Amino acid sequence: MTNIQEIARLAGVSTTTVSRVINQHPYVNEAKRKEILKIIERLDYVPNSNAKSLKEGMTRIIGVLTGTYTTLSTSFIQAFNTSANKHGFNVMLFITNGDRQQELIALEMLRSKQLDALICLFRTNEWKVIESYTKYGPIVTWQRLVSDTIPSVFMDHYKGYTLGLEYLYAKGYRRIANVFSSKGLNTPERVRSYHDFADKYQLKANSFPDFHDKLTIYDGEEVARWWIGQNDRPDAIACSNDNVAAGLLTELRRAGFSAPGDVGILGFDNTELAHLLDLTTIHYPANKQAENAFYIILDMLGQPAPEVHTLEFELIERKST
Amino acid sequence: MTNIQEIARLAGVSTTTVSRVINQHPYVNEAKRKEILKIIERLDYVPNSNAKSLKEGMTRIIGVLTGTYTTLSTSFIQAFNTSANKHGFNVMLFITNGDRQQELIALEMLRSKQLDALICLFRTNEWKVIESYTKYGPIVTWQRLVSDTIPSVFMDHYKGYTLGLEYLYAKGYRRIANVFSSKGLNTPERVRSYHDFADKYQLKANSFPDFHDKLTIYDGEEVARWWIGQNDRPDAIACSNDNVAAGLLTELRRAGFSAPGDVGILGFDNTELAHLLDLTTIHYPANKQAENAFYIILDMLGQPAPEVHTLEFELIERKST
DNA sequence: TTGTATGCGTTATCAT
DNA sequence: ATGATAACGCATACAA
Repeated sequence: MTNIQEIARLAGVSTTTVSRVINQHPYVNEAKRKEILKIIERLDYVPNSNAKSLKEGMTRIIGVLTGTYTTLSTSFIQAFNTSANKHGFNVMLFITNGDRQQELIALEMLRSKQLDALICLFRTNEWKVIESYTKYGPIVTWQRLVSDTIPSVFMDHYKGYTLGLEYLYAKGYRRIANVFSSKGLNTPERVRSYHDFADKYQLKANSFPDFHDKLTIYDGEEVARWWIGQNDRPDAIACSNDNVAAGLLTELRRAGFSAPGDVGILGFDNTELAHLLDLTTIHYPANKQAENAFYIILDMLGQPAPEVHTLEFELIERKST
Repeated sequence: MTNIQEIARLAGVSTTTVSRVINQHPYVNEAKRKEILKIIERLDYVPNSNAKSLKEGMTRIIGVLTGTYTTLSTSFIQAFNTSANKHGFNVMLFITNGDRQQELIALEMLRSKQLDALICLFRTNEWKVIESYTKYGPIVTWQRLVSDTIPSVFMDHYKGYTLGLEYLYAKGYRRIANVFSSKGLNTPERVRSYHDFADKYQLKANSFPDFHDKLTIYDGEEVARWWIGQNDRPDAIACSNDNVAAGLLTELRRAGFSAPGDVGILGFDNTELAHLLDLTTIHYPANKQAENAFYIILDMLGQPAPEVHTLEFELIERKST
C-alpha cells in the first residue's frame, strides 16, 4: 500500500510537504514540487479517501433517494449530479422501489457519516421518520413538504396547471377534459386549479369525468380510446404529463384523427418525448430545481453556495394545440 | 460528536470494551454490556464509518456500473443488492448514460478506496481502460468478456436461443421469423444459433428478413404491423426479449389476430411482462447471475463465499405458442 | 474478563 | 519554505 509517507520518504521530504503539493498549497519549492509529482506519478499514488474523510469529517458523497428511475427523475438526478461534481461531490444513488428497508439503509449511512447529505425525491417511510434523521445531516426533498428541518425545492403545480389552462382558453378551447396523475401531492393542486379556472370563465364543470392515476403512455392510449368513443367530445385534453399526451396523440393518429385538428393536446414537464412529438407542454424546470437542491445542501453544509435560481413554469407552444 | 471514547468514559470502561460490545465479541461482562448498550442508546451513538473503513481497509461498498436502468438490469441490480446486504455490504449505483467521465468517477473511487469492488453491467470506456483498474480492486462484469483479470457472469445466448428454436420446431413451427436486438454481444450468437438451426432442419433460410435493433414494446408493435402486411406470413416469431413480444402480441390483438391461433410468439428473459401476458419465453436467470457476481467478488476480496450457482436457460411454456 | 498502546493515512497547527 | 507532531475514531495485539 503506497501512502503519503512512502512518497515523502522517497522524495526525502516530510509528509506535510507532500500533502501541500497534493492539495495545491502555496509555499512549496518548485523543484521539490516537480520531484514529488514525478514520484506520485511513478508510484501511481492516490490519497486514501477514507483517511481524508475521517480527517475532514466528510465524505463528499451525497445520497439521492428515489423510488424508480423515470424520465423526470432522470433529468433531475443528472442535473444534480453535474452540479455536485462541479463542486467536488459525488452522488450515491438509491433506488428503493418502495422498499422501506432500502430507504433506511441510506438514512443510516447519513447517520454513520458515510453520506454528507441526502436528497429525497421519493420516500416510503413516514416523514416523521425521515425528519428524525435531519440531525445527522442535511436532507432536502423534491416533494411538496413544509418543514422546518427538510427544505423542499418543490414547485407549486397550481400555477403551472393554471398557466396551461389559461393558454388553452386563449386559444379558444372551451370544452377541456383533465387527465390527472396519481393521488400524490400535485394532483390536488391541479384539481383545484381547474376548478378555479372553470369558475372564473363560467365553464360547465364536470362535463367530462376527471381521469385519475394516469401517467404512462398506455394510459394515454386508453384516454384516446375513451375520446373516440364519446359522442360529445372535449375539444382539448390537458394531460398529467408528456407520456400520457404522447400515448394519446399517437393512438388518435392510428385511428385516423389528428391534433390539433380534432382535439387539442397539452402535455406537462417538457420532456424529450414532447419535443419529439411536437407536443405543446408546460416546461417544468427539473434541472434548475436540482441545482437549487444542491445549492441548498451546500449551504447547509456550511460551504459557500451560489444563489438559488428563481423557478418558473413556462408554456412551450408546439403543434398539438 | 459522540464517539467511542465518550461512551467508554461514561460507562467507566475502556474503549476496547465498548468496541467489543459493539462488535459482539465474547468475553464481556454481562452487566457492563447492558450498561454500555444503554448509554449507546441514550446518546444515540453510531460508530463512524470512515474511521472503521480506514482501520479495516475497506468500506464495504460495492459500485454497480450501468448505462441505463432497464427491466432486466433492474432485476440484476436488485438481486445483487440483496445478496450484498445479506453479507453486510452496501451498493452504490452509477448510471452513466453512456458518459465516459461518469464511468471514470466510479473507477477512480475504486482506486481511492472508496469502493471495495465494482460490478460492470455496461461500459463506455474501452475494456483496456477498465482492465487497468483491476489492480485497485475486483471488477466483475455481466457482459461477454474473456479476461484474466475481469471475471464475467455472462451466459452464452447461443444456447438459450437454440433452446427456444428447438422448442418451436417441436411444436410444429417451420416458418420462423427472428427479431434481434441491438448489435451488442449477444445478437451475433443468436444469429449463429438460428443459422445452425436452419441448417440442421433444412429450413429455407432467409424467407423473412431478420429484424435488428428491436428491443422496445414499440418495436414489437412495428413487427406486428409488418406481419399483418405480409401475404406469406411466418407461423412463429422469436423475439429479442419480452418487451418486443409483448408489443407484438398486443398490437396483433388490437388488429383482431391472436396468438398462438394466427402465429406463435416466443419471448426472451422471462420478465414480469411475460408473466402478465402469458408469453412463452426463455428464462434468463439474471438474479442468479447477480448472486454469482457477488460471490465472485466476495471471494476475490478474500472473504468466505458461497459456491456459485450453475446457470441454465429454461423454457417457460405459456400461452403464446 | 479488561485495559494500554499502537496504527490505519490524512491534514493542520505550530514551530523553525 | 519546511518539518514534527497531534489529531480524526476505531479495532486489536498484547499484557495483565
